[in-house]
Amino acid sequence: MEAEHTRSGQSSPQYLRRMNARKVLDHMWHGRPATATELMAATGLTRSTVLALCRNLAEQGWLEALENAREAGTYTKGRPALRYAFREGALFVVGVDSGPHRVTAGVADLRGRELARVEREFGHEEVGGQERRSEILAAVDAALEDAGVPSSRVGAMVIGVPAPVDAEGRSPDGLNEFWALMNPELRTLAAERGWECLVENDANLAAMAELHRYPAARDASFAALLSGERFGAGLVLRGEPLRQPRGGAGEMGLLDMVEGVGSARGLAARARELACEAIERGERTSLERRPPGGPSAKEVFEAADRGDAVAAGVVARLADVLARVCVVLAGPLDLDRIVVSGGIAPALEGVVRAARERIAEHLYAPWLEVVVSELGADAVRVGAVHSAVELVRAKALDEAP
Amino acid sequence: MEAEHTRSGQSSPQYLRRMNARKVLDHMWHGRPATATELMAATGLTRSTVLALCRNLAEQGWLEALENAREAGTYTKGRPALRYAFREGALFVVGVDSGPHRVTAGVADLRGRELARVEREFGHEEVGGQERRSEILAAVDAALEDAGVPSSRVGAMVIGVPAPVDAEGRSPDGLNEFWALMNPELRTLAAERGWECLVENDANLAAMAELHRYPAARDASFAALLSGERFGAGLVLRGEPLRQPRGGAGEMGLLDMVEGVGSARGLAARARELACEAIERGERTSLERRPPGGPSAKEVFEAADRGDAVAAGVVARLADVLARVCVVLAGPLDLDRIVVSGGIAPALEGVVRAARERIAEHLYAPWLEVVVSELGADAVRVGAVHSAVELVRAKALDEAP
DNA sequence: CAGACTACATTTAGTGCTTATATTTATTCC
DNA sequence: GGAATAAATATAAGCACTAAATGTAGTCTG
Repeated sequence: MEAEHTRSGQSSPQYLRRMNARKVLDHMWHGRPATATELMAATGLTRSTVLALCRNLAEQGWLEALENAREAGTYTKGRPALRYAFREGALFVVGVDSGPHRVTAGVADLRGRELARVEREFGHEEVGGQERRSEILAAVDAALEDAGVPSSRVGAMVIGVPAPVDAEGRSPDGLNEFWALMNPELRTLAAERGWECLVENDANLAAMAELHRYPAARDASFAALLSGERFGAGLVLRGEPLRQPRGGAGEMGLLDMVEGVGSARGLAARARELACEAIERGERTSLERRPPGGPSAKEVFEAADRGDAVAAGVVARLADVLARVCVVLAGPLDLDRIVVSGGIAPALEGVVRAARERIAEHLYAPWLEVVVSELGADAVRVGAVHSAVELVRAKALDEAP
Repeated sequence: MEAEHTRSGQSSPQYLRRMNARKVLDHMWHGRPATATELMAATGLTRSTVLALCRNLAEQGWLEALENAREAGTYTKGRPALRYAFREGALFVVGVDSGPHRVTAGVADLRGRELARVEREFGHEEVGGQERRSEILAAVDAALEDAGVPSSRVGAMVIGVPAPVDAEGRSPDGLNEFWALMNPELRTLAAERGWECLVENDANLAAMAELHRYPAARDASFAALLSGERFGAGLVLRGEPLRQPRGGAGEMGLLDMVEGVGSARGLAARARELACEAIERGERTSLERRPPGGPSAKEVFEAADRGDAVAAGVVARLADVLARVCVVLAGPLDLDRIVVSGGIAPALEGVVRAARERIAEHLYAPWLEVVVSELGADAVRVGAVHSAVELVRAKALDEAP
């Protein structure tokens, strides 16, 4: 008599069932409502199997059976097919962009469609950890209220911060206290609500957002480059976001050593700096130094568009910097694309256009696309939402909504 | 009556069988001969299942049943267990390092243990494509003869070349004719013999070799840095070799733009250069300019060890370069380790030691290990052998040996 | 040296998933 | 209202696994 093993690792027939259920659910998650016949084609399973899986998934609450059997179909004859649809409202997710000066929270359904969004500006410098935490919670609560989603139906929350984040959700302190300030143990924030919660680097989330934006280029390699105050990159290699245990992937400290770049300061910061310097040198320009600290980055770019020579010089200089940053990223990783993202991205069209031409001076990579993200300031939050959806999806079959 | 789908994608019960067979085979591939009881613990399957799988695998020729049932076991009582062992000699593989000046071919068993090795020096510059191909074949044939392995029992061949190699095994021409010269359609080389053949970048293969050398750090991230004539890196991220479709991963062209580095020239080339310059400046040194083109890199390093001041200066300069290269690689990828590899690696111990200390000036990464590969000039060939083993393993269950 | 004991192999039954085939059902077209 | 159609349901059979009983090759004990 052998008691022996009874656990049946992950190789039992039940494992097959789970795999097939995942296939069906994945197909429904992104697709339209589907009949068994369509799912048979998509999954390679038989009708009996598909129908059984759908019935199960519907019982668990992931799918719902539609009544209007034939309406959407292209056929008119024969018995009307059952149609199942993904229940995008089975659960909801929260995505948060927690920046240095403001926090934005979005509530979305399981397809990543945003139902509500709330932004809170801090209004003053030096925001402490406790204040940051409560501001985030306030924004999240307001967004949930707006969306009419009760706390109990939130499946996951993801928070983006401008700092490296390790596998446990912590940011390194010691070296750079700014980082610890940006991430005051945020991973514990959702514990009291009972939500799954993930803290993630903002550039990585921007990359997630771009990854979902171009589902066609499913296994391309690209970087989402946040370029406002400091350069930071989120890397996606062959369709897989690169997430290192220490969270240091995409850190651009090496720019200190790159000729013509010299530091990781971002394009917005440099635009202000260069404009100020030009003004101090007394060069003739329409830019004024009136606002405290000189003109804003956006004003510089607008002046360049109007034909201001000094501003145009600044843009040219920034294009050179951006080109070099792109070379540093795309060269050793053989990237397909660099998406310039972040709050000032919409103003960077001119800089990016000029940078494209300068890249060839340093790197042979005619395939490389350098583009401005269409997401602008939304990138991080949208990425957070999609990350949260992924989180729910990863454990979808373990627990019914 | 429904004919419907009959193909049964990859979700049938048979798929489970394959998965479990792979589990068993993978365990045996690296491990010692094992009894069913051991395999039960390793795979989580029941005795019946394990024994059935082993019988199958033995029939196919991958495993062999050992007679001496109890000898190796730690028990003395009870019925002696069946023991199965991996048949490392079921097939053999060929790994080739095809360098600019010489070609080395190795023949190994399925565990990657080398049975024979043949090296052929070209003896003259400007080796054409046809000559290179026939030299490779000659080396391979000689190595097979040495090992006593007939051509029919070769499962796969992998060739390493100092050039980027795309997914189809081609190297880019046009820009850099050196690359096309190094890889004259080598992927077609094994076709006539009926072997599986893969052409791969040499640094990537060096990385494969290191990956197999430290099986403990199974999902670490590191770079194998070839640093002789030109810098080139093979990247392994979270245990996965990074292989881009265009083959450009690890290309170090960006070094042109890095302060204090300036080009992708490697350490050996720089050592010779710097030594020559010092001699020309008339500095007092034990180095002589007699050999045509000045002292070799190795001579410079030996002189530094002897206390020659000029040579020591060269070493310090090289350490600075190496430190910067390490920072460029390790910074944005958050690497755990950089393995300095290639033919001159054994002579670089001093340079690496000095470089370690300089890295901290540019990058906070106390976890980063920079080490000299223990493989030296063997790295590429060893990596090629292991890649070939992987190739065989990937399709192990599709065809019996 | 017989018999108990042990640790394994083998056999047999049973479960869960799948496919394959036959049958029924809902609907449209004539 | 009856054929035609396309789908759902029902039933049978196959396969891979587990579970438990049974058989077996040794060692150990008296």
